[in-house]
Amino acid sequence: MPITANYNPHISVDCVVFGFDGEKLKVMLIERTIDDQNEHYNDKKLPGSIILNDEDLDDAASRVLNELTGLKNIYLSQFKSFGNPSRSNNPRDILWLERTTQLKIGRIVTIAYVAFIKIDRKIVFNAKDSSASWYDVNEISSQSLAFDHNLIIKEGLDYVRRKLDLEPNLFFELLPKKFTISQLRILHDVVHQVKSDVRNFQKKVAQMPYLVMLDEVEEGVPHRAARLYKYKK
Amino acid sequence: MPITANYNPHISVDCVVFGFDGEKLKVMLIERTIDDQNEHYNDKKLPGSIILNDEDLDDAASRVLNELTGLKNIYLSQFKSFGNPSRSNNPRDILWLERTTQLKIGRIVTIAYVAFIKIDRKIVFNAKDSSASWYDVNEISSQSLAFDHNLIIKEGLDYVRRKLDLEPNLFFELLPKKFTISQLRILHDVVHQVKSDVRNFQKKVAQMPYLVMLDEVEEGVPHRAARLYKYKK
DNA sequence: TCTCTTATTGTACATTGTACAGTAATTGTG
DNA sequence: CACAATTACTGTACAATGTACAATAAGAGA
Repeated sequence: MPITANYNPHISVDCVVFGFDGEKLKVMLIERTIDDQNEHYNDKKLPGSIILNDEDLDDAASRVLNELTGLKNIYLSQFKSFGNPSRSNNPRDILWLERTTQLKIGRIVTIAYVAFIKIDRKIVFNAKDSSASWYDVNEISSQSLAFDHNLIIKEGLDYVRRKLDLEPNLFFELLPKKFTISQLRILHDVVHQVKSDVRNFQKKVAQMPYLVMLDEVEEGVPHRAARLYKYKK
Repeated sequence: MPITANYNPHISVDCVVFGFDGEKLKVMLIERTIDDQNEHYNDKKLPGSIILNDEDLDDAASRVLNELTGLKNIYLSQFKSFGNPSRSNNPRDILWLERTTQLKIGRIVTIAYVAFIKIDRKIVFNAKDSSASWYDVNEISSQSLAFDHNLIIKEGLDYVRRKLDLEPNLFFELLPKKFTISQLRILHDVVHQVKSDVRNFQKKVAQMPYLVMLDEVEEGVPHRAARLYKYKK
């Protein structure tokens, strides 16, 4: 975050970035460390940033993800704003903000986004003082994150469940370019917290016109290989 | 809007307030007038306000509606934030803001809410320099509203259509306490832009456990009176 | 060749959605 | 008071969709 830029210290964006590793749904968190004379801590937070003075909200979210991962064209959807007056009251969070932004910070309202990343896209972490990693969505609730980020993740997860129910096409934002029906089913089941019947699931996807069967099968599995499919709009 | 209060001039809330008059879906707009030496205009805007420094977003939206209508307990749901840097660039809007708030105004990000009001609740308009009225949702697109309020209404309408599809209980926030199945059906049809079959609709609502038939019929109609129902959680 | 693991496929039934029209109740009018 | 006008109210047949359920096929590895 270059200090020369012209930031608006009243408004931020935060991204709940989802990935799927074939088994579990993951969320990307950033390790945050501060060593001060009195304070010394190490915890995690969502990728986010205060916005630039002349920047649209969606652009700010794209910028955050691009600065973090080097990627462009990431699926992003704004889902809710969080503005509880006490959400940025924690002295740790204030200290960290003033350190990293070199601005005097008061109340901040944050606009929260969900993002989907195909977990096989290669990510270039170029933020120097922070490292990002994937965490199981179910493990996160046991950690205490910065600001109100536990709440934001919880509501982001609720949002994607509703969203993916209405727009199943978005599942393909979380799968590799070539995938098996099993992968799609496992992702579906993890998101909707159900256990689908294999045959009924096949029947259902068979009538998705945008799902095209390839002349390839998966490789490197110690059993019968499954057919690969791709998504075509 | 008392000038003594401590406002945050960077963040506002705006409410798209819906009502149903038995035939059409309505949105509440406020008449805005300014007479300046050079400027002289008269247009409309959504109910809204910049937030107080120590106020939660939902509370700010409730406050706006209470100040406007005298009502409490209005159904409210945050649906999207609007932060295009040029949304508050119109000189009219800036002039109007600085007049009404007596603050220097720069960029404002607004958090938008939808609200539902039973149109038979009696509204006490106590804002002195503004008058509010109901307008047909379909007529609004032909008017040029303040800020980006045309866009906000359009997205608010999209949102309520999705929302009411997922949570049909919310229809009852728009109907009087006692209503007929026809009223419910007409509202449903207006919202979802369909024409339901009367018998199939009756069949569907018959299995809503929270819909209770009363021992009363409507009055003052020049034909067979329909049975009244109420909503019970 | 045999075992192990996962892929692939169909049928019967239940539930839900949809198309469709005639009779009942009440008001107002001649 | 008979009649017209208006809206309320109700059921059936068919289509589409969702759900329960298990045996065989393919390939890897020993």
